[in-house]
Amino acid sequence: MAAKRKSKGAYMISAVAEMYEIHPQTLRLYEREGLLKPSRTDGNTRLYTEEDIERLEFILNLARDLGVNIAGIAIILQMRERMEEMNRQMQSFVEYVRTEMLTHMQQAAQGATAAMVPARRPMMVPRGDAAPEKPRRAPRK
Amino acid sequence: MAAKRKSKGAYMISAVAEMYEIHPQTLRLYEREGLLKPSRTDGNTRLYTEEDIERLEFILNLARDLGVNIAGIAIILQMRERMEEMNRQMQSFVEYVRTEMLTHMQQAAQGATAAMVPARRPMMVPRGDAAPEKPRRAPRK
DNA sequence: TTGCTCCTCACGTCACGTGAGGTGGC
DNA sequence: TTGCTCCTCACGTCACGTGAGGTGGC
Repeated sequence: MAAKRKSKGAYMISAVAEMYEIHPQTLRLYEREGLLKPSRTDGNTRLYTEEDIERLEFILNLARDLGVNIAGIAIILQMRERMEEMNRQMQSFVEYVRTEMLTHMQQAAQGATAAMVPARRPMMVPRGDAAPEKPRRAPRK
Repeated sequence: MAAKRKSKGAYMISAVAEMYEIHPQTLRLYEREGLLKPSRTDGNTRLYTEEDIERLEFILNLARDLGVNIAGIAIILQMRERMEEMNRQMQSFVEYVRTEMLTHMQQAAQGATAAMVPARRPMMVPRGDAAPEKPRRAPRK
């Protein structure tokens, strides 16, 4: 009997195909088109991690339920990553401001006047003229 | 001779079709599928404004150059709007913080201790547990 | 050996774009 | 009338998904 699941959270192609009622060839197609990048065993067998599978669920939602083609899915995946990155920066900046204001309020309460040097620096302070990032990937032919 | 252009920045279908080397039927298709919403004259003739045309350029870039189908374009347009909205909020928040810090620095320099009431309130202060917005449009069938 | 894996090639179906055909208003 | 507009119907092409066929490793 061949193992369909290798170690914790790594699935072979037939296991994933069964779980999502998807043809193994379709999984290979998605990989060929750059939507998924499962790792491989030494014997060249694909291994899908939990992360790959979460990505696959997102892809299947777009492909099956919304009718998006592969070129569209590739772009939407890129945009999703950019939005997540924007959210992270937003959170980070808000958290930084919160900390700063608290510090200043405490200093003000103590009658201290200055110390304008930030306690922590934000990961990245957005600028007013910020241009959108360039996509990290070449457009599909 | 029929006018191909009505008033400033409003084009009839054949003018737009010519400008972008696109079949008029394709423009009507994009409208039927909800990608474009040109206004109409009293006689029911489509009128494309500059805004419609800018949107069309975006659509054509996706469709022709990147090979995205209509379902994908619809979603990407939604995501684009959400990202623009996020950017606007980000800008607004950053601007608010800048103003606040400047105010506090001036007050600190003058030896003033408190006045923690914001000079201006931000349009919207993001919260740590903010969930993504719901899409404004029902998914395409 | 069995049952999986890998790959390539090929076919059916459907969406998209385009064309034809007939109508109506400026 | 002319040249546009509107609409619907239909066809060709191509991408996507699936199947077959042959290979190789655990």
